[in-house]
Amino acid sequence: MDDLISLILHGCRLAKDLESNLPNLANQPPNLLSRSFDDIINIFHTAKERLNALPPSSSPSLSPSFFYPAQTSTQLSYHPSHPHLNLQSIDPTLNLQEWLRSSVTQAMEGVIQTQLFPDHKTPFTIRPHQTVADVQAMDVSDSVARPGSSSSQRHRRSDQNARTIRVPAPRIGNTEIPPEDGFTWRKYGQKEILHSKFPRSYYRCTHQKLYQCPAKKQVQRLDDDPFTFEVTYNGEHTCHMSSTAPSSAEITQSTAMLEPSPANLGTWLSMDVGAAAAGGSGSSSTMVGGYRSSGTGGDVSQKDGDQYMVANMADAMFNSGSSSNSMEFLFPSMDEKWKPEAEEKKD
DNA sequence: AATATTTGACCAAG
DNA sequence: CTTGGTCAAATATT
Repeated sequence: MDDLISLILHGCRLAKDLESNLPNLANQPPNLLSRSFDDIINIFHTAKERLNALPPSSSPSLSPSFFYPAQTSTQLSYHPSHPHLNLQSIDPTLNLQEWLRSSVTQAMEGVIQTQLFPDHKTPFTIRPHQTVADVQAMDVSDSVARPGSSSSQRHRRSDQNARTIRVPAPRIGNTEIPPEDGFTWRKYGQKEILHSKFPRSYYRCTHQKLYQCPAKKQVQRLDDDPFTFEVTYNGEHTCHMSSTAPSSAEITQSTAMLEPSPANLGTWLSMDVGAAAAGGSGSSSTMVGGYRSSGTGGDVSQKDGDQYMVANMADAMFNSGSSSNSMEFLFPSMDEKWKPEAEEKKD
């Protein structure tokens, strides 16, 4: 089982290598590039087959415990060196979907954001940095409801409905930019937190007004690992359900050709891959999944979801990503501006 | 002009 | 009282 993980991670690493070698590869014959793709695809393909080969009974165990064997981080040292897949920075209580979402998202973001659009701003109509994670089907619903809490409850501490994930920040580019997760957020506050070196930022959904979307999140860098953000989500997005759906829907569409996968991924992930575990926050429904970009099969049963997920992730990642035309605009501008970002500290 | 962020004040919970 | 979450005015960005 361990080698399966290793395999997957190895694939990821190759992808990462590819990412960093992109500039060089640009000057190389295209077949070199495609060879690289082959390698990666191969690995994921193998992983897929292994997954499929697993006895059905072991499928359920594919959940968190599968990826987080124990609290002992020793077992997690597959490829600790991988910048984007820093396992050690992963909260062991996270479930598979969240891990995948953050890792894959970040990986993709790394590629796209830093290689394609170093400036966080794109001359194209697509906006990858917004779509990569595109779907954030995480449940995070207020099962407890906050009905007409109109009055007294302006803020409550420690929300039990909150879900916290950790997502690695790209080392290149602006590390200050909080991880993009497909939704549009508006910052409404920032606060120094007592024992943290870094301030905590508070965001609410941009469409709060229009759609009464209650979703919120707070982002904070970890003390010991500034390259990791801790993101706590609160409240469920309702803004996607409107017929005039704002944000990520259309973005997803326009980006479909670039990476149909993360969108699909999200769809599957939303199906509660590891429902039972991770504190099983009950109502996971958010169904942002309506925004499947292209019809990669459409529905997958929950159980199979586990298995297809990886495979499809790989599939979509490299099938679409490697498609000829996308390489076109890969290299035009490629300055990597570092911004080490001085840390501030409070006494 | 509209929209987003910054930042100190405000307020509830502990 | 302290702390953290939010508000809202001022400011910045688009």
